[in-house]
Amino acid sequence: MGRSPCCDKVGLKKGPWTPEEDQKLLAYIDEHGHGSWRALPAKAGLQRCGKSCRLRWTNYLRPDIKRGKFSLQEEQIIIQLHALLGNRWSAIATHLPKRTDNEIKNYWNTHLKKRLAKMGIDPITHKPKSDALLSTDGQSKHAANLSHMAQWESARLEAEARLARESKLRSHSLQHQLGPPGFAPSGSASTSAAQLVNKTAWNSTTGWTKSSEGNSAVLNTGLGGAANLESPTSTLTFSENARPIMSKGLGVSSMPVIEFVGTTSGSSEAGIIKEEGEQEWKGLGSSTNLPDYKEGIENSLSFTSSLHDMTISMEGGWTPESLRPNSSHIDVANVMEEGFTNLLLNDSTDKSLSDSGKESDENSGGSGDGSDYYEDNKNYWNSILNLVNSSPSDSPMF
DNA sequence: AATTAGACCAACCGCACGCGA
DNA sequence: TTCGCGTGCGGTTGGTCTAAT
Repeated sequence: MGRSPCCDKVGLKKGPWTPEEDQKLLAYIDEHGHGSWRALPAKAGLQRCGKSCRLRWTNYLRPDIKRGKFSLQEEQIIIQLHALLGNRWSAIATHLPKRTDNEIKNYWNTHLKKRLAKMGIDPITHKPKSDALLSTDGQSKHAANLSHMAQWESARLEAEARLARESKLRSHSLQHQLGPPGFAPSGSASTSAAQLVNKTAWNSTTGWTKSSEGNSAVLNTGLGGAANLESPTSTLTFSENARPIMSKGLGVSSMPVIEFVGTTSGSSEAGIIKEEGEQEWKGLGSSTNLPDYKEGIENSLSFTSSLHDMTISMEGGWTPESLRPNSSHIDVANVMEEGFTNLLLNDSTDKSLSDSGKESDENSGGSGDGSDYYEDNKNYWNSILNLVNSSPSDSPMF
């Protein structure tokens, strides 16, 4: 099955778009929607291929795009999600309202990757580079667990992103029936998402529920949700003790289940991973920036909690207001104290180096037994999992 | 002021995948 | 089941801008 060219390239314009071309594309989509991208250029009177039009629209002309400098919170989200998903820019973009995957990708490559590298953190693995020197026994098991988690969540996120995109397309089509493009009517996205979910056999209950006690939240994702185990289910539970229990399976009972048990407070509560990972982070004290990294991770954890709460509170559909630049999703995030990202913004490696030792002692109580680094690691992944579970379907993007 | 190097980012390229005939 | 089409995605390129020399 060969790949057909997206269009006849003879006579078609390439390179930067002119304002006139932008205007034509905008006017056409405003009036007709994009429909088939391949057919669009001819109808719109553009000497471009459909692919080029689609890129121009999705990366630049779309009305719900926020341009300009990335906020600290956005940087933080990118870093955390990249730790989990890798270069899955579209999946990452579903968690960053109004940002395109291309923009995020560019920002990562030109800014964040360099900063992490400068801090001595491998931008690919998100681990201190000195980690590579550690023994591989327990670490490989732990890494394998995390890798499984990441892969599974990645797949889930992809599916959700796909559904969300389709949902957006559907709601966009709906808008052309109901009114001008740009903002989705409140609740329309979730409605169409549910339709799609049904269509693709995904359970439409995907999303957060919050216990009446208010101190725990459960995300049921997948086919059937928690109450219906006839199909694949992902359940993440966060309690007051921030003790996530994530079980994953692909079937009723015969499928393998990976359980992740951890805690963010008190090293006395040993989880499965802790036993294996107890020694993993030993010796990392030599890594100059880790204490700062730890501090940031802890802050990020509180941030993701805020994000999570905010996500819950905004269940029930998005309004045009929620799509505006000063909408609450950013305001809430801005409440977060500077921390993790601050450290990334710190250009002075020397400062981090000199500060890190002191903070390390303060934060760890001088134990220096390496368990702190285990906690760091765990907190880091917990925070990422928290972040991931602010479901894309709840994102203002959709 | 001129030149060079690096940073930034819009846009392109080609592969992968889903869907329908 | 196969094939072609349409589209999404991630990697890469190349033009422009800016800072350094």
